Amino acid sequence: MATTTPRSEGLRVDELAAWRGLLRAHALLSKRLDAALETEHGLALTSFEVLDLLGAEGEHRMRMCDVAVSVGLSRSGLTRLVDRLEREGLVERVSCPSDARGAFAALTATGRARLEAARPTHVDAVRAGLLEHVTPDELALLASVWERVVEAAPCTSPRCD
Amino acid sequence: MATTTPRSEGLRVDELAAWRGLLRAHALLSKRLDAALETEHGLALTSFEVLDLLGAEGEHRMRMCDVAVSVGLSRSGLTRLVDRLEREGLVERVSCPSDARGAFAALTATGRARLEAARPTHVDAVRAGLLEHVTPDELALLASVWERVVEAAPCTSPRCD
DNA sequence: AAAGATTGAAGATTCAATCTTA
DNA sequence: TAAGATTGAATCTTCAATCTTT
Repeated sequence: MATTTPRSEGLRVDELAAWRGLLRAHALLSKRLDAALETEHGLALTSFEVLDLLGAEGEHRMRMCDVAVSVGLSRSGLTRLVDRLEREGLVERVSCPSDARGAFAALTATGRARLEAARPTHVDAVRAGLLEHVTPDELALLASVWERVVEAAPCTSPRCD
Repeated sequence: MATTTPRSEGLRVDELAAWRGLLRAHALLSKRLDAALETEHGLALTSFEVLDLLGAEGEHRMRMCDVAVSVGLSRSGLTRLVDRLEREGLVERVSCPSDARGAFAALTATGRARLEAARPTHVDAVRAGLLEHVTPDELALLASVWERVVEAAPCTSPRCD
């Protein structure tokens, strides 16, 4: 019997291309961006993301727990990352007035300067790696797909198990 | 002056949504798939990918160097991963007749069985996490985008520096 | 008892250096 | 000299256990 929809390992080849492509493209782009930020500004991609996140907040600070979820690290993973960033003087811990268990990660002036210095590298790499290769329609579609995928996901953060 | 194209950190919000969505969706999907393979079959996602890659080869074996590139690991990273897989009896190293420097990673019978047992978990997770959320058109478009993105990338493998 | 955060121990990955063969 | 593969040291991340506060 003829196979009308060619399959490989239970997924059709076009399904496989969409999935494997996602893995490969992500690996490629994040490694390139990480390397560029590291060599040009001494920042790992995850570090940049934390600084960027804090920089976007009104008070330039955010609860540790929320940062962890936003950047996709475990609580302990974020503790260690903030340790490193604090050692470099880019971030500092501030105790939380309303809940003594909690702590804020707050961007320092040095951290803000480093963030701003690194932004162009970040923007250029994202443009060169992804944005330049997609049409406006495709761009909108990508965003829409991600929204559905992330929305549909059961929350995996430490908060909601 | 009015901002017609709202921006955040130099990228427009729609550009940012496409990029950040890629990061988030990848993190989400790969973590879920990894966890499912790990709990149900004792396989990390990377291990599954190596087994799957070998299983697709004619002789069920492939040069270490090529495996490393295909799964996006460094040479040393793959050396260690194959160490672990070999310890579990899923893969074995076979010396290369035509080039004594080289080695093959070869799927064992046990490895093949484990791979086949794990396939449904893999397929289900990819379907539930990604494929079910996209239309056929979008699926094709995703594959096309990945192709362009990966094609445009300067080769980052250990082979071509 | 539950939540936010940290710590110790262990795993996975990489870089630089090394070994063997081409 | 260069390429394939491995090793040692270091880094990043997580899990489980712990401490403090709610």
